[in-house]
Amino acid sequence: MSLRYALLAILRVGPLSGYDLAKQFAQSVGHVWHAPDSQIYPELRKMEAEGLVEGEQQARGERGHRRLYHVTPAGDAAFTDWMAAPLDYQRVRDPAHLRAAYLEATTPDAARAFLRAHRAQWQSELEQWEGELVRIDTVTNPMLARRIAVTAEQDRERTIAYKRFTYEGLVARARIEIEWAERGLALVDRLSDDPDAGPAGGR
Amino acid sequence: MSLRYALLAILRVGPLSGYDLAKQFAQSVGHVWHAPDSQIYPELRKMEAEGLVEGEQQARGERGHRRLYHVTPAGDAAFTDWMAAPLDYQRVRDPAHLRAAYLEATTPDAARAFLRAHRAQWQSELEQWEGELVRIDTVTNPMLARRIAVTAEQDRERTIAYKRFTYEGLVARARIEIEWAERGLALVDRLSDDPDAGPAGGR
DNA sequence: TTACGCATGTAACAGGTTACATGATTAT
DNA sequence: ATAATCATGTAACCTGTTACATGCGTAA
Repeated sequence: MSLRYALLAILRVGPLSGYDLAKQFAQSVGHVWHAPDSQIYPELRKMEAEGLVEGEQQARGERGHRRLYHVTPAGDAAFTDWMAAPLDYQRVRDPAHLRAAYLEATTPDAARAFLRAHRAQWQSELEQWEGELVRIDTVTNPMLARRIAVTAEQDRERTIAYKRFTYEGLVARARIEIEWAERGLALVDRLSDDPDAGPAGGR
Repeated sequence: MSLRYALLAILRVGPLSGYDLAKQFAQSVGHVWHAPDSQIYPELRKMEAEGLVEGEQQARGERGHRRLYHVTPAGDAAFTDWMAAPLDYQRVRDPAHLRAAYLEATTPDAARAFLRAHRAQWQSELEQWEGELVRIDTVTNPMLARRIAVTAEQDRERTIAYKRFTYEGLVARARIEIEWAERGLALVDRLSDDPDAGPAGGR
């Protein structure tokens, strides 16, 4: 149910076509809320049916066309209402920790492969998010730059500060996951260490 | 797609009825993978149809009955295959960080309410998980005790060590989320501080 | 003329949520 | 008798995933 608010957040900066929205989405809010094009286009149509956005059909060449969406007052109200409403937290469903709880049921090699993949997964997220932090500080993220351009002078600091805060949180979480995977790898080594093989053994 | 493996993990310890499984589930693996009864019963039936478990109908009083499930060799193989297979990571969809990225669009009070709720949410998870850590150390979690009872002496250390490792990871993550919310609260205070009101102002 | 980027989707399916439905057994 | 707990589900809905489908515009 958050997708529409993620879309509204971007459209509030200025009207966009579904295509452009999807592109902007992927390089801004998509870092915290992924959505494929096949979900964005229908959602925009649904939002239009509910009066949150308005689409304006535009010609593009002879036969081509595109639909430019902008937020209606109702859409703006829906967004600010959502911002002020309590967030509904989903129940935990964490496949990585589920598997971790039963690592004794597999081989040390499989356990290591799982933990290395976990580390790689979060390392890759970490790099994305650290990249975003740099782009926030330098205001080189195109979405943020557009947003700052339409933001009153005295609100720019807050806008940037909350973006930074958000990505700092993501970065901290990624680091924790990486550390956890590394402690797991050390644990596998320790537990699979053949007691007869001496302190350097294990593989 | 992880639900069935969570169910298998529990059933591998010993046969259970859907009802007992659901109860045991909630107080063990349910801490990392939530599932309501209404999902567990049909999943067990599906797993039975696919030959992963076998259900044995038992009488209970005159008219009552219950179905006792146990894992088949195929179910055991499916579980160990899953343990050795790469985990598929879902794309990020994080409502809390989504909202955090746009906190400038709401009032300081709403921002604080959101951050306090976030802290409370993770505080509550943290308490659950820290409680589990204690129950792991004292082997007072009933599921773990049952598992340990059917585990060979030399594998008990590993079984317990991986459970501990799992919950340590969850605890670390909860702490990070709480710290993040607290830094957010400090940030809201700083940003909503009226520059004319002096260092103690802000509300 | 060919490939790449613009532009918009549909369809089938999987997985999870919420609310509801039903009845038996056992303890007080 | 009544309430708690045992016991097992169904149905409707929402969200998200995956794969596929279609055609136009423009630059090399």
